[in-house]
Amino acid sequence: MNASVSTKDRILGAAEVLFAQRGFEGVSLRQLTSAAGVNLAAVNYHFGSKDRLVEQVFRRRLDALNAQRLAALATVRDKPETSLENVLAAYIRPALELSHDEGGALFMRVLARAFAEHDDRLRQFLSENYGHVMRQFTAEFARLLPQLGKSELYWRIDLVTGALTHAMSGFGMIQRPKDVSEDAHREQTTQHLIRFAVAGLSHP
Amino acid sequence: MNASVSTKDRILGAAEVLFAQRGFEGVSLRQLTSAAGVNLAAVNYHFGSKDRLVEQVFRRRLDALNAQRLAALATVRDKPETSLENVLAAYIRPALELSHDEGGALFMRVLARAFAEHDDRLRQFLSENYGHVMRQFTAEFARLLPQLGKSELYWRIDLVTGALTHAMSGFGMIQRPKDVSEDAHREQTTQHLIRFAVAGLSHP
DNA sequence: CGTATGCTCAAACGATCGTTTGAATGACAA
DNA sequence: TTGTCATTCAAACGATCGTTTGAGCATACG
Repeated sequence: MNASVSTKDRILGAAEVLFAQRGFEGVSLRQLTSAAGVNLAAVNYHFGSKDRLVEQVFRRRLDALNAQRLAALATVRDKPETSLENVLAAYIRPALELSHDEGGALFMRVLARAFAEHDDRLRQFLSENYGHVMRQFTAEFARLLPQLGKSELYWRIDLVTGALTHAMSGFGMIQRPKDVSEDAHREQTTQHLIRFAVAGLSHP
Repeated sequence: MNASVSTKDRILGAAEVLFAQRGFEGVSLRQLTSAAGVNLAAVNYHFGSKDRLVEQVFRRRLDALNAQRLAALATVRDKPETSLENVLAAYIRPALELSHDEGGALFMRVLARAFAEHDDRLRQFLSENYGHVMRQFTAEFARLLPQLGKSELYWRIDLVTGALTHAMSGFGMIQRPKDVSEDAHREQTTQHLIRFAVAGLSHP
């Protein structure tokens, strides 16, 4: 183990930044290890291969994100009456809090890229490890929107997901005005996304 | 010139398919020329470089797509009263008709990937060549939604764009039932996207 | 016929890729 | 001190990348 920051964490941090900027295949291990200030062989020593490193980059963030989402959903569900707004907040708020972390915003871009790249191995990894989260939220949406047919509901969830992924990937994130605190801005953004999602899911 | 299909078009066709499946950097010129049934050197002979080939893949589809969008917008604008639905139809319908073409659906995936890859050269290319289209539509949206502030409008347009890009990239396109004709299904899909976009843009 | 011209082809170029190797290093236990 | 073990390092591995080359081939024109 190292004193300041371990080699492993330095690699993970640099990987997140560079992958977000240039994609997985766009970053060589030489560029990556050079940016992290570690030896070239360190990636294969600590992670086994570049692919396993990519997997770890996802795991580090998604484990925490989805645990928070499920916890928030459980809290909402325990209440006597559950509103669509609250369920959507349970889904959206943890993601925005993550993107507020240092490096977290970059990770959302990594995630958006991963969605756009129809890589089957990655899709399977996401489905195997985090598919149950989406299923729980979908079930709750179905309960709250009984007037929608199954295919109609899936359509709308898919479109909302696309909008949120797009927005949170930093592609269109609106700049925070100087006279608004960061917390207040994040709360505004959250409300914005939730209202959009409510409109998209429940429009007549 | 060749009798059946020119080498140039064979390369463009194969490039569209492979780029959609595996991205620009994920496809080597050897795989590409092999799939197209042409010699390895043909790409550099006919296009100059791989980057110029990528540019031509975009140009071939986007020139037609945006011309149709602008024509449809002009038609809508000439009418005595312009509705939000009609403007959105002018934007969405040409894209869905393109994705109905052979290879067109794949191209939408190429486009979605290109958006996710925050490649500055590509972004500049798109902005320089097709930015005026988005500006015309935005101006029309602003006229039809005067109650929205500028930043509010941009927010919503951005979210709608994300949803449409996501949907039309084939990520979530719902399968056509066997008892529905392809034309009817496309019309249903169009109506679906338009209604979602109307709700997302004009919700209170 | 001779010879341009447009195109295709196999082969090779140098560069860079992910990965592996084996020695050097340093911390800690016996 | 000596030996052990985890880690780091420079160097090299074979493979593959985009690109270039120069010969070969066909068609068209004087």
